[in-house]
Amino acid sequence: MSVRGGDKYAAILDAAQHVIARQGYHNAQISRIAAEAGVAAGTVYLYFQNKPDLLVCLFRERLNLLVSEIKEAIGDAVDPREKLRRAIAQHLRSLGTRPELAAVTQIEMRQADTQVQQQISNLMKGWFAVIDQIIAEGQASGLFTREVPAKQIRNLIFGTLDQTVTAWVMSGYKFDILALAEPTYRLIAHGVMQHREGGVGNGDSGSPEADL
Amino acid sequence: MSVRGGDKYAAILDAAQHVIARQGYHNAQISRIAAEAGVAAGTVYLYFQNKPDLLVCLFRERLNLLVSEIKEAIGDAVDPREKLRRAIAQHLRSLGTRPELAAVTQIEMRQADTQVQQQISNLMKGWFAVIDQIIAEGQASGLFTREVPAKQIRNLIFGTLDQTVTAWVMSGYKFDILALAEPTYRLIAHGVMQHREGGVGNGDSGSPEADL
Amino acid sequence: MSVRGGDKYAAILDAAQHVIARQGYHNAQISRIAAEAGVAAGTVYLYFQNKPDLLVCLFRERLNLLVSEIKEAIGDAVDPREKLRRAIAQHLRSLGTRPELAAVTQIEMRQADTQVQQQISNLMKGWFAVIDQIIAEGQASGLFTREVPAKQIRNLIFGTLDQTVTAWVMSGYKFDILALAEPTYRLIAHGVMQHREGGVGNGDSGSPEADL
Amino acid sequence: MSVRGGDKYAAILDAAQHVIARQGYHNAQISRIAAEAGVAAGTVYLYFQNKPDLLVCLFRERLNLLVSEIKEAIGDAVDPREKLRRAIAQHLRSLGTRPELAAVTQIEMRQADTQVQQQISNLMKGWFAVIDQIIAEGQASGLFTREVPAKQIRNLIFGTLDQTVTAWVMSGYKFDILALAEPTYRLIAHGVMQHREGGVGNGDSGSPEADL
DNA sequence: CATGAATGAGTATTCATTCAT
DNA sequence: GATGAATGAATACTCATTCAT
Repeated sequence: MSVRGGDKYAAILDAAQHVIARQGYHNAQISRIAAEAGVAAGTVYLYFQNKPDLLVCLFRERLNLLVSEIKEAIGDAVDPREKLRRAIAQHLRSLGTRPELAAVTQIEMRQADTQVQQQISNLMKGWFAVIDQIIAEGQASGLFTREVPAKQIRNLIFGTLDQTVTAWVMSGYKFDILALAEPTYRLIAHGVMQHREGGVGNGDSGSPEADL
Repeated sequence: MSVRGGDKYAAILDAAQHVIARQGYHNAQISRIAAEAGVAAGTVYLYFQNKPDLLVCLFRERLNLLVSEIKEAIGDAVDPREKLRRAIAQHLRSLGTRPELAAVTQIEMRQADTQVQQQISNLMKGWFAVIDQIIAEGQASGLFTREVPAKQIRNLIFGTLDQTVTAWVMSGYKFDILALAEPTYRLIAHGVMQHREGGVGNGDSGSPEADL
Repeated sequence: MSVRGGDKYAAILDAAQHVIARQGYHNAQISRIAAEAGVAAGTVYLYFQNKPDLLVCLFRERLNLLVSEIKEAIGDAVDPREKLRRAIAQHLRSLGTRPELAAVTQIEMRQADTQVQQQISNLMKGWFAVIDQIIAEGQASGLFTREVPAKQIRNLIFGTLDQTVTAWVMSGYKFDILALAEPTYRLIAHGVMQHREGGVGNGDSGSPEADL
Repeated sequence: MSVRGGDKYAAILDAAQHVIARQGYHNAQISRIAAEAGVAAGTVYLYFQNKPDLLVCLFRERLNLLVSEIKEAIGDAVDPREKLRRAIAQHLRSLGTRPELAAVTQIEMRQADTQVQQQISNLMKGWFAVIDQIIAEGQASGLFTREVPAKQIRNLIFGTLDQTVTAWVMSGYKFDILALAEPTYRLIAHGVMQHREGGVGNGDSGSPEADL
């Protein structure tokens, strides 16, 4: 089970995403997912232990994609501020260009029971590790504040991104989420308050570019 | 019928919170809630239309409590920075001193179906209105940045608080969430970046106190 | 209980008929009947033992009305043929001028459980007694056939009338049931076959008048 | 597993008839029917949409049987009088030799709700069509009276048969319903009145044989 | 007599999972 | 490996009836 070799494995996961997005989490029956994947209901159990396992596997696959895309986006950036900025932009891009996936991760899968939530929570550590690494570098280099625990910085970054994507999905994709990348970075980087470092002498306004 | 009038209304809501917190959302049967409240199962339907209605009412009552506590905490504060700081602190306090309620709102009730989620989502507008008012005042007075849409500022504030409380619940209440009030305010107010206005020479340290 | 004195007794029966006619038998709740009668639900149990008793009492009252109207219609008729003819006409008139009552007796009350049906069946004996008396007189006088058991003649008469009223109700009262009195009498009296009493000599066409 | 050679559809219908006849309509639970059929409760829903559907299917199957038996009994008869006589006899025979079925169709299934009644009512048209055809032929050939609307003749025939079978069931099958075939035919054919075609001389006419 | 809040028994239906083929 | 027919556990909700006031 859970042998990822066959193409049916991916087919079932794709079908699960489609069905969940269309029918909603509570109406996503195994039989419908199997039909959408073009296999018999029993076949699903040759690839996954049970329904929760299928859901967790789906989340893992998609999160791995997200994390790898973010890592690729960070690429050879060195400055932790630039890394953060690219991570934020890529998070919004990876989900903002996949509305169906966003609906599944932000809305539908949150209806899973506590047991699945726990496993999803564990999987999130892969994404958290990327953020935590950036934070650690930022704090080590003195660029990021050390007055606040790194974990809380992570809560700020992840919480903001998560809420942004959720709001986008619940709005019916009515606003341009990609355009929020820069403003969101600036908010996370410099906060809500008006940035008046202008007193330093250069007219630099605290825009993220000024950081780099 | 004394809808909302009698003490049974409150007793059932309290029982629902207890049962959901203990047994989990999907195992919170009406019969168990009724037993916990000391009434017959049928009595629940004298006070609530059906199970979803009971859950929505529970959320509404608790959210109203949260919002009123936050408004009271804001009290006579005038400076939007102080208002924001108090709102953040009270949000963490209201949930941080009620672990059972936090578990219900952050974890269990998110498993409700889309119909309930939609109603919960509407109720959240009451809490958003408080934040939005503070943001509007802050931007009007020039204290809050105008470079970012107000809605995105709201996403930052709410997303951060929501993620903070969720992380606290999922950690098993292992850290002191009340102690995060000030750091969280500072992060939201000034961002992740190192605040080096201190180099100017005045003791201004970028701490929130300095804002006021 | 079942003290017929008060006007509430009749009020509850009237309400029961209205509610059953409007909502259907299975939706005729005691609480609704009580509300319609302007009394509390508990009050119903001061006048009736239970719901089946209420239904049986309703049927009894209405059947008594029907039987007394038929007896009155028969009046001082002597010829059993005329009695039969008047009985048929009055049965159709009594129900045909009370569509709501017809709907209740022909359609809704038949959905009652077997126990109630048994009691209703017993009450029907009052109506059967009238028919049986006419049949007995008819057979005694040699006017009615003796080749067929009296009970089967009763089944013919009652079955035909019952089916006629039922068909009328189910059609939505779309035809003139009162106009069927004479044709129905002729059918019952002379049967389906073409009546060729012409052999008697007079051209009388076998209309019921010819019998008398 | 496979009961009755794997024909679970028929097994469930038979079980439904047994259970309804024994326990009464309102106590005929799906679980009991399934147990009687030797299948799991869920299996019923592989063959029927829901409980009302099961009941309607049961009625349809049995009515189809009745109608086909009547058509077969009519066979190659040409004279509409003979057709009518055979139809009457077969109706009484088909139900009179199946007391359990008669109890279900005459008593128990009439307790079904309006929705089911409506569908049953539609199915009855199959049986009515057979009668109506005979009536049409009889009137066309001048053998049946044209003074009465064909529909009312149908009400006479069906109402009499229905009431006869119902009375038989409610009597506890205490009389010989098969023996009523000829008398019932005579009643329907010639009516209640003494048949005085005796003008011919012998008074023993009026038997249905005389018609043919 | 009258009230009406409270009671609690009773059941159709879904769907994840299995296993004989 | 695939199939899909069969399984059976699990639960919200109604409403006739009661009884304290």
